[in-house]
Amino acid sequence: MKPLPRSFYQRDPAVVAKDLLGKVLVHRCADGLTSGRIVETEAYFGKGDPASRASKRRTKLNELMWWRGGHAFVYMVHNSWMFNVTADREEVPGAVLLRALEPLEGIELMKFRRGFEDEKLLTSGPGRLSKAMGITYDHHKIDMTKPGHLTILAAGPADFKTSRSNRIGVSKDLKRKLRFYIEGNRFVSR
DNA sequence: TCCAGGATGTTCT
DNA sequence: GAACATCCTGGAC
Repeated sequence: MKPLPRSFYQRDPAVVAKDLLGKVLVHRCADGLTSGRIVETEAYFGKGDPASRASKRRTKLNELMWWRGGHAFVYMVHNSWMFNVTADREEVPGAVLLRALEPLEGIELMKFRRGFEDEKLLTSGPGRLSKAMGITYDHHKIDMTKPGHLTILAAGPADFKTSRSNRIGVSKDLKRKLRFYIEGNRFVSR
């Protein structure tokens, strides 16, 4: 399996969010290797999207939203790291939030990092999956299209049904349904 | 140096 | 399903 190419990410965030379902997030570090199948995502846009970091003016904090697709965008909220991948072309703000994974490899390491034994609770939430995968602000700005410590790999054919809903936890959402998840998967956060 | 913000998690009922 | 604990970052001053 190879890392997803730049062209995959340089599309509309909603399309990228939908197509990321079923792909495999891999993180290699000194502690070991962890990986998981992506089962839940959300798309964020720029201007006109009140829930997006990029709806306000460009700052050091949110500038990744304007970068070309394929970079890791990490943000701290309520004591939890949010892991996003930038989408769309350079100067067009967009990102996809990873909300839930199905653990594949390094499950023992995930349990250790989370302090939990229950597999369902390891990665079913944006803050939870970051902690289980060992993702922190250190990974901010990483180019995920290059082979390295943190990448997303293409996977086999999509043998699942995709469903969508409104985004979760945002104070002001758009009318569009921008949350995508694999229907019936037990690791989806809600 | 201070302070508000914020796309959550956990626990309790 | 609701309450509340928790904390890093950057912008404001």
